[in-house]
Amino acid sequence: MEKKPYYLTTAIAYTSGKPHIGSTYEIILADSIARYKREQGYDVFFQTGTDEHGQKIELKAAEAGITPKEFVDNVAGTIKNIWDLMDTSYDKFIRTTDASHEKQIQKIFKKFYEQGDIYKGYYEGLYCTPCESFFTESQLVDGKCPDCGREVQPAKEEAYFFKMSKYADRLIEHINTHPEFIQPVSRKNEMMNNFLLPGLQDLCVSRTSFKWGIPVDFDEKHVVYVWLDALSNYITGIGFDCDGESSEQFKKYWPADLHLIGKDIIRFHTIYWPIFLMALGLPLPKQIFGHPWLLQGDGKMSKSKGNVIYADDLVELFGVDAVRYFVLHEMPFDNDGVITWELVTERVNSDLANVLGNLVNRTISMANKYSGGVITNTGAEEEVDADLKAVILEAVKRVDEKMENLRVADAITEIFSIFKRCNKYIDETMPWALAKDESKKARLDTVLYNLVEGITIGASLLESFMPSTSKSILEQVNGKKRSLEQMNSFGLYESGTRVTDKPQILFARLDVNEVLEKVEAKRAAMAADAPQEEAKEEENVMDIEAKPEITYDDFAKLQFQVGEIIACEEVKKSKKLLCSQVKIGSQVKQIVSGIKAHYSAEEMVGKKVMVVVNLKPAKLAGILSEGMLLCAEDAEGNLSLMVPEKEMPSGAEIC
RNA sequence: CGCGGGGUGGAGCAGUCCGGAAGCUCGUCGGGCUCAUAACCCGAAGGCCGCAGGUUCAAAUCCUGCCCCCGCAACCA
Repeated sequence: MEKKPYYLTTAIAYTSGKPHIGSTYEIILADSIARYKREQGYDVFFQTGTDEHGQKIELKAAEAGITPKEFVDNVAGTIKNIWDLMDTSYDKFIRTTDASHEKQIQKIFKKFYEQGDIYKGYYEGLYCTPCESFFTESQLVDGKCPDCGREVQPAKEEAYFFKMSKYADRLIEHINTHPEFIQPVSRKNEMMNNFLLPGLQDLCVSRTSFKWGIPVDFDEKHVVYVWLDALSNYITGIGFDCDGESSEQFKKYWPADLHLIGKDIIRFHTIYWPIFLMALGLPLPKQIFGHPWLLQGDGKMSKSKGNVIYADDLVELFGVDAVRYFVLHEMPFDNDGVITWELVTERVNSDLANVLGNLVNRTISMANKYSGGVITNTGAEEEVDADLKAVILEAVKRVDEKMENLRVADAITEIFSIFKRCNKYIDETMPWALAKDESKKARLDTVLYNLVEGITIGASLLESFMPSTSKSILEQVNGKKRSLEQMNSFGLYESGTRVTDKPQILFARLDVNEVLEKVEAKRAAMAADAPQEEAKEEENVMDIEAKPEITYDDFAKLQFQVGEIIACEEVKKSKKLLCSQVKIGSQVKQIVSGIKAHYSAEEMVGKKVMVVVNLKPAKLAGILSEGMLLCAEDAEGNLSLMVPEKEMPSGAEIC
């Protein structure tokens, strides 16, 4: 019988830097599903990869002084290494800089253009020349550029647009008739209410403001918009050809069974991607699952907070399978999960070391001590055995149900219910007591047999989630890995098999404080490296984007004066703003500044600072601001007020 | 009135769609056991289910109002 195909993908990772454990969660989740589907007998194709184009990468590469290609080669390598480190079983790692992908994107773009789905138009908006950015009316602050505060001009930039509206009705119809299409369902309403029902805007699908992208082959000024480029990886990766020469592989696997993505990009996958596919005349993927995020204890992970947790650091401390177990088990279905070093330690100790590891260890020890390591089913059953078997066989079914609904965390909990039940069984049967009575030898053997059988089933189920632990347990009990079909009966472990006489500790218990110390030591080591880099940066001076040259007259238009802050308070309902009363000569101006994160209202008072006095007043968070306090800003966004080096009277001109 | 998520025993969460004895994991306390990684098993304490109203025989769950937290957006003149 031919195996049924199952195609699943992760989102491709953006190559802007090393992925943290939150991003790594997705590939682990996908891997557990892929492995389970293989267990179920599907012919699985599991694709992941990297999204490598875009302005951000162009900029980062420039900062690093290397070409964009060199930059993404580096990062893609790092990402692939982490994916491999996590023991993920992807079949293909696609990169959007792969020549075959780029070629197809050009063809797809052209096809859309030729069939009238893409038209050339103008991106109209208000343009800020120094910032090289377009803004809409609503983005402007007091009619000026939200980034730099300068005047903006109405401008047009040539761009290609995709006629989203043409396909909107078909998409709405599809979503309504396929309730399983968007998962979890709560996301479906969000998409419908916010984007589809109000009417879809045509999407700008090309850019001229940067070069690092796939060129539009019939109009070289343009590069293809990143999302059209990135989303298409799901078909180009398995051999889609726009001219009808698609590979056998493509014919076999498309449409995808599951796109696994983060909840932040559901919109692109449930609206734009299906519409692109419609325009290509291809069937839509069967399901899109937007998983929640894994958050650090005190909020979302970010480099600037310095609280980033990386997969490889976790692996170093806990091991691959412990990390896999944690992220898979700790993530709720549609709520964000939390990760901290303490929580990981707790899970490793209580679930992996105590429940699982100790069970395997004590069972094997007893087998060696009481039966020479030989596991024999003597058929000396007693009543308590029935419940053990029932619980185990029931758990197998439950795991299946949970996986069917992508409830991976719950599936793992079900597996562990097997191990917990086995531990309880040991207390119920008390093998050490049986061992003291020669007449109970047969019963003792059966008890040990039942335990080893239970462990074998549990370990086999574990394969999708903790592959090397599964393997290690099976090796220690010398059991054959059970397939899912073989799990509807209890007692397939071959009687008379000998277990290992040297049981290995699967997971050692960890001391939380020691873990935290190691983390701290690691942080310190990193910090020791970091200052060197910073020192270098300081020596070399920070480079910022050069602005156009100005004339002296331009400069002379600016009026700077020393101002004394005589009062300052926090602006309520704003996270960043402080409102200062600044005495400049005999007048007092009210100035609002975004420096709350760096200065408290109290410490502002009394400072003499550098003020731009003749800036047109503007409203910030509803409060009038009549000037600007000047600050220096470093690469991390730290601010330092500019103050006169010697004592100067309030109102002194700075020139 | 920007959008969204959330407030359930000490901690982390499930339960909320489709009202019907408040549940899970960890921690704490007491007990059991000794095969095992001070692990395992049993039991207990601990909760006005954010607040205030309303609907109902019955509300964590439905309705109304409010408070607080967290993301995003906005805002860094």
